[in-house]
Amino acid sequence: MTGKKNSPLIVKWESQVRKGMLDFIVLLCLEKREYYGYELARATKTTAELDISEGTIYPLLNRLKSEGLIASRWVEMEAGIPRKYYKLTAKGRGLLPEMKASWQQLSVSLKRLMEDNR
Amino acid sequence: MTGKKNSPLIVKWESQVRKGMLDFIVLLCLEKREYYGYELARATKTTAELDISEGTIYPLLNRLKSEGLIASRWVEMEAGIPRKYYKLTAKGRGLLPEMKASWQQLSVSLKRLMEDNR
DNA sequence: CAACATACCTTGTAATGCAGCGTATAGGGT
DNA sequence: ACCCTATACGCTGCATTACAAGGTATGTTG
Repeated sequence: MTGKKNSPLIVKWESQVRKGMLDFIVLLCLEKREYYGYELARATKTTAELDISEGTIYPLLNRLKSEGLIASRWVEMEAGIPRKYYKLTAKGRGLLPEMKASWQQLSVSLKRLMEDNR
Repeated sequence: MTGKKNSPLIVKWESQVRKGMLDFIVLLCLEKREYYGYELARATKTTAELDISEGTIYPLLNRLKSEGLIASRWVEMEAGIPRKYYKLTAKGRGLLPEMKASWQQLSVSLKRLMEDNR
């Protein structure tokens, strides 16, 4: 209930910006600790700005797994449905610094562009 | 000639991150002054980090135009091929603050995510 | 006229976010 | 017994987009 009414163009644009970004967000989350899919979707929904829906998160996790960046393991619960926990592989952990550097460079470039127009 | 050999995964990722971002970059450029297509492609190639190729820029400009964010006019040159100059419309100029705010929010969220894992 | 730079543009491919589904388990309400 | 909700997994199809590759036309230089 933000009450904020964003223009449809912005909504469409934000959706596009998220492409690729979500990889980064998920890997950053997993850098800290293990998560299971539904938990990730919920966590990013709470953080609001980085909202990742379920229809997005599961294909995404599968892709990251097939790329060898993350690994999964089933965990039986005493009550309820088993959870599939994901964690970073060595490869995934090695990729993160590159992504961080790339992001920082883009961030700086855009900041400069915005400030030039001040 | 960077001499830097980025992993293919990073290259693919960066290409995805650019999705939608390029709209923002072009609009930011046009906020300052008029550009023509080829000039934009060259300018961003010089700045290197924000490189937009010709195959990308022309469809992109057409899309922004059809969305009413930019307008174009032909300019005959005394010598050489006529140029199609683009500039922001009122609508485009009105959208930019929203995009800037959205970008800033994303930027802050990601920064926090990265620092949490420090 | 060949080669190159300028300047416009299109087509096809690959990749991805996400709405909208579907499945199954557990619990609460009526 | 029945429905509804929450949890937790997943998939399919659509729309969108970056970019390589190619095309067209004009002007300059050798």
